[in-house]
Amino acid sequence: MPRIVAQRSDTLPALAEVFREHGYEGASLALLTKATGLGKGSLYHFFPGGKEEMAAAVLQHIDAWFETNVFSTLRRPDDPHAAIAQMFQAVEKYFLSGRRVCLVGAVALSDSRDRFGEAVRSYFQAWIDALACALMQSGRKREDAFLLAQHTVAGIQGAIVLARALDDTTVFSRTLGWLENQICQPSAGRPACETGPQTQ
Amino acid sequence: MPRIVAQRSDTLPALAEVFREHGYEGASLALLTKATGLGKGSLYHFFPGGKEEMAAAVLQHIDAWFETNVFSTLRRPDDPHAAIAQMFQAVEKYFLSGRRVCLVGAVALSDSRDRFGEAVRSYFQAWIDALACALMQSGRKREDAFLLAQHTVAGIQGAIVLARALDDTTVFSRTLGWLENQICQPSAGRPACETGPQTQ
DNA sequence: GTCTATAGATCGATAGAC
DNA sequence: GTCTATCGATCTATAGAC
Repeated sequence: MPRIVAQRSDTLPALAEVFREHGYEGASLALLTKATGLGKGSLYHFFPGGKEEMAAAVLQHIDAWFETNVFSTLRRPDDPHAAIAQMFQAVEKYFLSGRRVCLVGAVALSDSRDRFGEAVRSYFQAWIDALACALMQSGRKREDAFLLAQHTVAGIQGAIVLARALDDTTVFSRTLGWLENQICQPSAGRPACETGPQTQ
Repeated sequence: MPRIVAQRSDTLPALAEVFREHGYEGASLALLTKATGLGKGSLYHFFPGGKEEMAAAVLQHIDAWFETNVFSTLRRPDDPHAAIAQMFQAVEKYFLSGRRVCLVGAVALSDSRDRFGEAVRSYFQAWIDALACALMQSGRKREDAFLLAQHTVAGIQGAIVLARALDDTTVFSRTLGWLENQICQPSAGRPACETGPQTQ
């Protein structure tokens, strides 16, 4: 295995894969050194804060990827319908049809959530805001847009859980198709599901 | 703290809380003994298989709770609409409006999924099957019922992720309300979202 | 910068007294 | 059946050679 590690950012994809596969707690330094091909000393040179700094850098790296490849497109006014379709395509690819975990979502479920609380919160908030922006551009009312965006992002996260639980990638694709179909339904006919809540 | 631990099953609620809060890897024996009020020796007396047997017992305990309190009601032909409403109420309560994690879902996202693969799979499959059963009783076609059930269970899991990520319990209640509203919409008007998929 | 060696703490699991 | 004491393994992190 070639070692083309000249700077800190070169290690991030490998580190990210380890955190995704084993979670924050399960990602031992043994696994992290193996994945990067670097010794502990080298890793600590790049990340003086140790594992926590590695995970924080990985989360930021992921956030930046989504900002560039998904969120910014959603916020662009051009063609909201196309932007949403592109989001679903990007998500399908990125999460490998549900085989690949969403690290941010996994952290949210774990007890390391508090450690990375702000990074986790802002990632999902940015996603919801960007999607709501596209939905408003496509003619939805502000409140409806935010509710639908929240529901859609939740649905994507749930699709990953379910696809992994059932070990069935078609569950992921099917749920994404469902969500996209819901979003693209013109709000004509039904008022986008009334207002919604009051569960209790 | 009183120690009313006469049998193995008495420890399960405390063990479950630790696994939920810290995940499988993060649940150390120190935490497990502290939560149960038992020494390591006592815990190993009840669970000779160690931590893995504890987690397996907890997963089965959770599955049994849902079978009794949710799934069986959904499968009963009485009043499907009421059974579904009862499911959403039970879920809202059980997951403490999203503050409490779904251990089975968290395991599905972690690398311990393979260790408990069958327990995880059967839990979600039973949930989907039971919900689909109620939906068919309420007049949905078989295929539509299963798709809607799958989508709803995924939505609930995603709602937990999002509620914890945003640290906002209203997100959970709102998404559950949305899902319930969708389910209760008579399939009249729109054909329950066509067929769905073909994302790619 | 990158490595090896190792410290110091904690891990899961076991043994044996009572 | 429950406890304390302790095992060997593994963990994160650091030190020092090169």
